[in-house]
Amino acid sequence: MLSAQSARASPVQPAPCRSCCAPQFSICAAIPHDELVWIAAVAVPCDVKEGQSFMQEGERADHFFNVTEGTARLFKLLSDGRRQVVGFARAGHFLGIAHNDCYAVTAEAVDTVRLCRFPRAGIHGLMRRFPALQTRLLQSASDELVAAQELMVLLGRKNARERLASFLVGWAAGGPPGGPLAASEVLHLPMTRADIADYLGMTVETVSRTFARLKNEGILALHSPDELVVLRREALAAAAAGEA
Amino acid sequence: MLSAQSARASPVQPAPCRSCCAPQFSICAAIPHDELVWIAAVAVPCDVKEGQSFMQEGERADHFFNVTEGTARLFKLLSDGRRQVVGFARAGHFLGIAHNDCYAVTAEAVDTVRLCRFPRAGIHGLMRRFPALQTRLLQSASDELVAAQELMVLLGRKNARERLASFLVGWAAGGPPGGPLAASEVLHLPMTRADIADYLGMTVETVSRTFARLKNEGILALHSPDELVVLRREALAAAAAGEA
DNA sequence: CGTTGTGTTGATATTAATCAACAAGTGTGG
DNA sequence: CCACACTTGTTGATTAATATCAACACAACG
Repeated sequence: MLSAQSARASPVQPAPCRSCCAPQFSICAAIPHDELVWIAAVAVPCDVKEGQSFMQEGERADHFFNVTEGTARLFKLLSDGRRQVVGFARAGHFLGIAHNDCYAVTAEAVDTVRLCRFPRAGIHGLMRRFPALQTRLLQSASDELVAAQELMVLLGRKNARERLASFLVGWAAGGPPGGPLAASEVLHLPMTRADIADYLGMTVETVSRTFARLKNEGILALHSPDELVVLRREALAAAAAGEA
Repeated sequence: MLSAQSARASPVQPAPCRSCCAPQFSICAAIPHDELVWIAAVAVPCDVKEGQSFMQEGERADHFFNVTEGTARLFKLLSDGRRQVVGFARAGHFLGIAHNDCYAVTAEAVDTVRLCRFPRAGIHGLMRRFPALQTRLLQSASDELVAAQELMVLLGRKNARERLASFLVGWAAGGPPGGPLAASEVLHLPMTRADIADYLGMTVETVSRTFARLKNEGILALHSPDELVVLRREALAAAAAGEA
């Protein structure tokens, strides 16, 4: 759909990384059309299979990534194996924020992930030539920071029900990237209960019980572990905000 | 000391916001010397008294801020009053990240805070002219994001003792901005127990008890609520990492 | 000299973690 | 095609960590 859209907009583009250009975050959108050739030369589209990681916490940060399809989990580990999922990356998500030239988190494919990889090295020169690109990156980093702050509120101050409700609301909102909430209330959750638990700072058991509770309250219907229907959207939003 | 340093480097500078230029984050460092006049024209140094807020969550984001002295708490509130402190800003800290042109968090002075305020409006033109400035901002946003991710691990996966130890280690490290850990292990905590509790996702009682515990373990000595000595730095670091 | 705000400590309650059993789905090899 | 193991998710019983409720100490301040 996205590639169809850009194809429609300009059918004779130099076909650089058509597969890489997700609508909002993509670096391509910030670069003049004929300069995309540079990207074409260095961008490498990749497919990452379920469970495979393509970015490791602490590893030398040589590349940026732009997710174009699928879902990745981003997490950090403690030495004893405790895990905190700091976010899920879907189509359009830009990855590669680094600290001291090393990735700050590990990224692993939840399902089959398609992404576009390009070297950090060239990006600085490109940023100098196209400040719009840097603006885009700054925007992306700011958005992520805001999301991180919301997650902190969730982790520090919300109870199990509020956490799960918040997660579902956020996941639903992030569905069609940037677009309004889908008319249909059907949600597909590609990640496991363990992923959700590690994202929300809970255990799998509590996640499972909390799903059951929201179901008993008539707010959700669970078709299968990874397919659910939001029956009462307002009630879910209220639960997320802690108003119930 | 810092202003003395820059004064030494160029004693005849146009005296723009000498008070505003903290070493690492400051936007000034990214701008050619004689262009600082622009900053001089629009930068407003402010003093914010204890308890006063200078940035409100949800308010229109018209300014950036650069803390030069003192400590500010950054927090978000839930509708029922629950509070999550997402960070403390000290000298050098850059503030003003926005979401949809509104501030994402509230900033309040913990003690007397001195800061430099400048309009967002002009900054975009300035960024176009000086990409180094934008690089600086991007760097700042990235650093904050990494810090946010560490806090998520703390909030989602650490116990009370690990949380408090992590906080103290981080606070000590942030002491002399960018510099190595202070030789002295004396820490000054300008914020209240409630601030610490809301930062670590705990209650004041648990914070107090956990301080007492670290004291009983011979890791800390508490002179007064806001003055303590780290007696066994390695033990504190071990506690922070969850290795005990 | 009382009043108020902040911090500490004690007793009890509550949420969510842990431990445990089991159900359902998936893939493998006989 | 059917045991079989293995993974994932669910539910139940119990425990443990932290929140809550309550009392009090102490300093700052009018």
